[in-house]
Amino acid sequence: MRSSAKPPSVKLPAKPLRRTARAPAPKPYHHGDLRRVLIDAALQLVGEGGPDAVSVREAARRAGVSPGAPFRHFPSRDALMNAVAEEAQRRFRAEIEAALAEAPANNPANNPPNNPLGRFRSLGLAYLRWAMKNPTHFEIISSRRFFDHDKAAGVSQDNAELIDLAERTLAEAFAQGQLRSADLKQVQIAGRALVYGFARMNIDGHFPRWGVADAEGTAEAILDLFIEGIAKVPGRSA
Amino acid sequence: MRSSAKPPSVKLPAKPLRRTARAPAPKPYHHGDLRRVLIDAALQLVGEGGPDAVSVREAARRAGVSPGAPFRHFPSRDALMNAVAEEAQRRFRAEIEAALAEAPANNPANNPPNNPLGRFRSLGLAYLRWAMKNPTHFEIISSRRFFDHDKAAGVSQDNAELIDLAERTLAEAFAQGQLRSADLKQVQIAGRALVYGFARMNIDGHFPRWGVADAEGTAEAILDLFIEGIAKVPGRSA
DNA sequence: TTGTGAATGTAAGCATCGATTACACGGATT
DNA sequence: AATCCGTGTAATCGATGCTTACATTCACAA
Repeated sequence: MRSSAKPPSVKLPAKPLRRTARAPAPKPYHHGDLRRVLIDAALQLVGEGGPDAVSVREAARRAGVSPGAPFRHFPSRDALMNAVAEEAQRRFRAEIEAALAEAPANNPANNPPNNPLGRFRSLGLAYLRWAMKNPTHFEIISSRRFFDHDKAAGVSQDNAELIDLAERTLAEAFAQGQLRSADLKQVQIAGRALVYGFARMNIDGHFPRWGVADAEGTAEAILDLFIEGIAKVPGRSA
Repeated sequence: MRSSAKPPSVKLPAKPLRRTARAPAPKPYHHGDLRRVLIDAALQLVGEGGPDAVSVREAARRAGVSPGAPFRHFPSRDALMNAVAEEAQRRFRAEIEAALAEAPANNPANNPPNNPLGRFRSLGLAYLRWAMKNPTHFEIISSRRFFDHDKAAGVSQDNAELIDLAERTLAEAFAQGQLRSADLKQVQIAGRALVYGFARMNIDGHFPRWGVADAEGTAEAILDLFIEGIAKVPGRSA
């Protein structure tokens, strides 16, 4: 797995090759956008074998570049993983907000359409759906070990935005008298813990043989259980 | 950091050294109980720098043994980590059950002493306390990646016992009319997700600067929130 | 008691990895 | 056009997981 298709005599002191007819791109010395390509390669590696399967050398290999090149862009493997995690978190937030925007009104259980508690449910469901559809991406952004813990208190901006959104939605729900408890902070933490825990249990392998159907169905069920638990007038169902 | 205090000429064809007066144990060729010592060393390494900080060579070093020796007992690093995870899980279950046995009656919120729902709460609290007190141990047993996923469906026996305990307790609570929902499976999964999620969020660094007091207090608070949510007659508090 | 085989350790070596250093290239600024 | 500096290459280092060949010693049987 060492040298596959790279004849070691490509370096010519003069520059005689002029991109003659069929020469398939003379491989420019500078890559163009290596940093981006490295992050993408690393993300792909994460998707194939988890975060531990990411090696700087393999990323360089896939980018068609020498093993030392990545260190021009990332001072260490950890720095690369940091960038990878931030990119994944960016995509996560973008997709969550997109999912919320496109389906704001389909909250099957709660009473008026588009009410705060229903949106809270939708937020949790979008979170869970994304996490279960992108388990490896979710793994690197959930385990905070890949984030720089000196910068931004160890919590990325995109993550803080999502938490804010959840907090605001809960505040609205409380203002409309939908919540039983007045301690919004605790409700928010409990909700996060529930959703986060379910997602991680899936990823960590606590439900060995589940189809996506089981997972999605149970996700909705426990979400409803929780929402009913924090809502006022919790009876009505059964 | 290579050769520290081991003169390379210790092997004598004959055996002239007879354990004369001050020879501090002639370092027997066979270790005695290397397997156990390796697991302990690995556990210690996990406690120092997390699971990734465990290396077979370092464990061998701490056991005072050559770098290849561990492979007589574990065919691979993964096998060592597997044994480590099972040992940690064993201790986890033992301590949970001990904690439950010693304090069965102090359930502050629920009505009759030693009722099922109260015991369910105690179980969750013991779980959370242990996880927050032994974060690295909890990490290797929660992330199922260190368990052999061919054997026992990827779930260790000790873990299954704990789940059973939770399930039985919930069934008792339902039989006594303490639960609002009849779907015990979902209640159980939701409870597990909540507790698991909170523990992991702590470990994964989602609550950057918390004292143990904050963590324990919030743990109890969200536990109570959940219990009230699944209990019948949920009002009464505020 | 003695011999022998299996268990368990050592020594040496391979490939891979992260990381560093010296050097080569070439685009951008002047 | 000359130069500078960002970016890539080549070579190398130490550490790691793992394998192979050899050494030692324990346990059991004759």
